Order: sequence, then structure tokens, then C-alpha cells
Amino acid sequence: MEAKRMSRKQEDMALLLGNQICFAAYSTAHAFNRVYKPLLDTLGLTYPQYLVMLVLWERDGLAVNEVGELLHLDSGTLTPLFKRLEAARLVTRTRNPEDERQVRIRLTAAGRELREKAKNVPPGILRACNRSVDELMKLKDQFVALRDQLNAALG
Amino acid sequence: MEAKRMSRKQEDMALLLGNQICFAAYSTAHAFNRVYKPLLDTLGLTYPQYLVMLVLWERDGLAVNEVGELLHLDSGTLTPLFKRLEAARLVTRTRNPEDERQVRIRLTAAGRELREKAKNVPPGILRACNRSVDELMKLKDQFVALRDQLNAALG
DNA sequence: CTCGATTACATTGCATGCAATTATATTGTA
DNA sequence: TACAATATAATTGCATGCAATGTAATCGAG
Repeated sequence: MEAKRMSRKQEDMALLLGNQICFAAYSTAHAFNRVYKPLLDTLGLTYPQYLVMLVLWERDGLAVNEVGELLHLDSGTLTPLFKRLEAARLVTRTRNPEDERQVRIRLTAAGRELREKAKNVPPGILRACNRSVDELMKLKDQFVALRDQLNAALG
Repeated sequence: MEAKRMSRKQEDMALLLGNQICFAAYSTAHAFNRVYKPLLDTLGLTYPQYLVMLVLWERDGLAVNEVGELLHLDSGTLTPLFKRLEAARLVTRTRNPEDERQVRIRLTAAGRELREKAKNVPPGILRACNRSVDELMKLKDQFVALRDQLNAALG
């Protein structure tokens, strides 16, 4: 099983691509962040905080590491983030009596109510993307497949 | 011109998508970062520092704002980054005599030499992606088109 | 049951990103 | 030429991300 021979120019292009594909992902993520910013400002949330709230709105009372697995984030990021959400009175942090190592994150009433305000966010994002739902769905699936492949390559 | 009516379930899915497309980009960018990390560690560079070096290897002597435009980064990010590259003796920072507001970034000999070592990086990335060059090229173009659309939606 | 391994979270240190502000230099205009 | 507007970096403050380390709780092999 031998790969087809590439010309020197094709090889150079392939090498450039190795850099470009990552920069494309990197700069797209930042562009999304800029679009989200004004929308999330009205909620008083940063984008990672918004992600955490999305998780909690679906499944309240998760432990820190459970949220971390869903979002690919560790305690070094999440502990201070949850402390800020706690200071904002959106969540409470309590040790799990069943397992004192775990800290359960629970929404406060204010945290639950914020969900209503947050309903404006996705339509704003979809509008900014200026693409059909079908197109975006396909694009998202390609992102996710690539991401999972990259994570698999680490293991 | 009226959009087709969507069922409630379809609407919910569309709203979820607004969140999912961004998270897909966000988590893909982080996955890339994790793949790059061990490769860049051998160069003593972080990913943003590597991006800056890629730019300088192509066009030495750019001003801070010119690099910033190419990478979508501002002086708040780049000034400390360049100072660290300067401390690592990879670049020099000198005011442009023609326009004292600008700071020109120039590679040192060591900075230019690092380019050889850096040739190993893109193949490692391409391997981790586990996709044909053609596939990756298309994916990259889709990323870029979405990113440009998002940036346009801000203006 | 016991003690080493593992797990979960917290902490520290470092490097982004970005908003907001400041300082300095240049440009444009009356 | 004066001087307001603009442009370029630098600085400050805040919030990630992540590696490395610390601490306490739990698990598991013998």
C-alpha cells in the first residue's frame, strides 16, 4: 500500500495545509466569540460560562468533573469559573455527602430564570452565520468528526 | 418571501444548532491545540507564538499591527507575546524611524533557523487529522468562509 | 482491615485574548 | 502653522485554558 507520489509543489501545499486547517479552526472559534460577546453581555456571562449554564439547564446538579467531561475542561478552569457563577448567585456549590470528593453544582432560581433571556442567543448566532440549517448541521458534524479524530489521535 | 413553517421540534433543533455549531468550532480549536502542544514543545513555542513565527518566516520585518491583521489579534495580545519572543532571542523589536509609532518585528538568526525544526510540525498535524489532503482542503475552505461571514456580520 | 493507588477538586503559575485606557507620533484641516 | 482627529503601541484588568502540584476522600489488592 503506497501513497501516490506528490510533486514538490503539491508537498509544499500539503505542508501549508497542515498549518492552515488549524488556523481556520482557531480563527473561526474567535470569530464566533466576537459574535456571541454582545449577546452574552446582556446575560452577564462569558462564553465558557454560557456553555456551563447550557449544560446545567439540561442537567442540574452535575459534579464538576461531569461538566468538565462534557465540555472538555478541567478543574483548573472550572473551579474558578464556578466560583464566579456562585458569586453572581447563579449556582450553588455543595459537597456531595455520598462522596465528599465531589462538588455538585446546582442552579439557583436566578440561574434557572436566566434561561428565558438566553433564548435570544441562538437565533442571533444563526442569523450571523447566514446559512441554512441543513448546511450548518453538516458543517457542525464535520467539525465534530474532526475533533473526535484529533482527540483519538492523542490517546 | 416567507420561510417554510417549521414544527416545534424542528425549531427546537434549530435553536440547539445555534449553540452546537459554535461549540463544535470551540472544541475543535482546543483539540488542535492539544495535538500541537507536544510538537511545539520541542520548539519552545506556544501555538500563538508559532502562528506569529509562521507569519515572520514568510514576511520578516512586519509591524505589530500588520501581524495583528493577519492573525486577527490586537496589541494587547501581541505586545507581551513579542516581548517573550524577544526574551527568547527569536526576534528583535525596533521602532520604525520612518514612523516612530510603529514597532518592526525582525527575526534573529536563531529565529530564522527555528524554521528548519518547525518543518516536522505540519506532517504531525496532517497525520493526526487522518484525512486526505483534498478533504482537509475543503474543510478548511468551509471554515474560512464561515469565519469571514461571521466577521462580516459584525461590521 | 490496611495501605498504596486512584479520584475529585483546589491552587499556583504562565500565556493568551480582549476591552478600556494611556502615551506618543502622525495626519488632516482650517 | 496650530490643533483636533487619527493611528500605533503599551499598559491594566479580567477571564479563560492548561500543566503541575497539593489535599482530602475513596477504592482495591492482599
